[in-house]
Amino acid sequence: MPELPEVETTLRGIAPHVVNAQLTQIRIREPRLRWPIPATLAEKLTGETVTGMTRRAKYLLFHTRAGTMLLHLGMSGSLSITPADALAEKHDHVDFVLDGVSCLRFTDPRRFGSLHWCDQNPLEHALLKDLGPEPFASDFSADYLYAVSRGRRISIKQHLMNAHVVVGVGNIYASESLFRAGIHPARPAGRIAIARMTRLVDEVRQVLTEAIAQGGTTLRDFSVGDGRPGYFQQDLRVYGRKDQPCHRCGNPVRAMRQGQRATYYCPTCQH
DNA sequence: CCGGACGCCTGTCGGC
DNA sequence: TGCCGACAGGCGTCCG
Repeated sequence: MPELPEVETTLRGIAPHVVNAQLTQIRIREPRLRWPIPATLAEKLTGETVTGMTRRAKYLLFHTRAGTMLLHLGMSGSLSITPADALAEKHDHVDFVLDGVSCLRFTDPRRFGSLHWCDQNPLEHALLKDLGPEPFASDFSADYLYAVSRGRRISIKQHLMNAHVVVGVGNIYASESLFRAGIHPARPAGRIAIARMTRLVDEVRQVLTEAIAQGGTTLRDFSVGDGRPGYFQQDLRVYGRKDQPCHRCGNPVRAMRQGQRATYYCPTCQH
């Protein structure tokens, strides 16, 4: 489900409720996620106070004195704040009771999400240590993207979605940024000139910035935690718009599949 | 090393 | 109405 804007929106919605709260109880109803929840997670976290919350790629990091919990929302995961005694519904897999009164609740129908524990520096965790740059960091530059694309025959869309290249860009925002940059999604990454990479880096940042400002994209049931949906779906230019007119040229938007994922593009405006 | 396919899950939707 | 396949915002792993 969530790409960087949705994870960032979740962070901003959840952090005010969680930071400085003590985790007085952890309830794990279903440990079988993408990876099993570590058996020691509850004992490590119980009694700890969350000192801060950050994001790296699509992971949320919950910092405590004892260590850091990593949380990934997968395709269908979401977080919400509820009363501590709220009845759990189907797919409400984990509760973190906050100061005994409220509750951070992890819900995930497809169970592609995951929870991890790090005693040491979380950035050294196996899942984080080899990730590419954050899209808003200065090391995600046109020169960098150009350099890591040389000799690569993979399509630029799949290249952009590779977290070893740049993190946070998933299926929606890859299509959207390539449309904005006027680059055909099937173009080999190694056959894009530096000037077009400059444009692409700009458009990736622009579309992510706009999406964050809108609270992310709500296609099905994504919400921030307080139940509010995101509104960026109103601003999508190609994603999900198969056969509808391109906003720039009026010709129908096309859909195709790349690496088992849907891609949307305008064959007139993108080359 | 690279690129492509697979599998992990459940829910929903469209076509017959 | 019911069934069945396709598809869904991710990503690690395996294979050639």
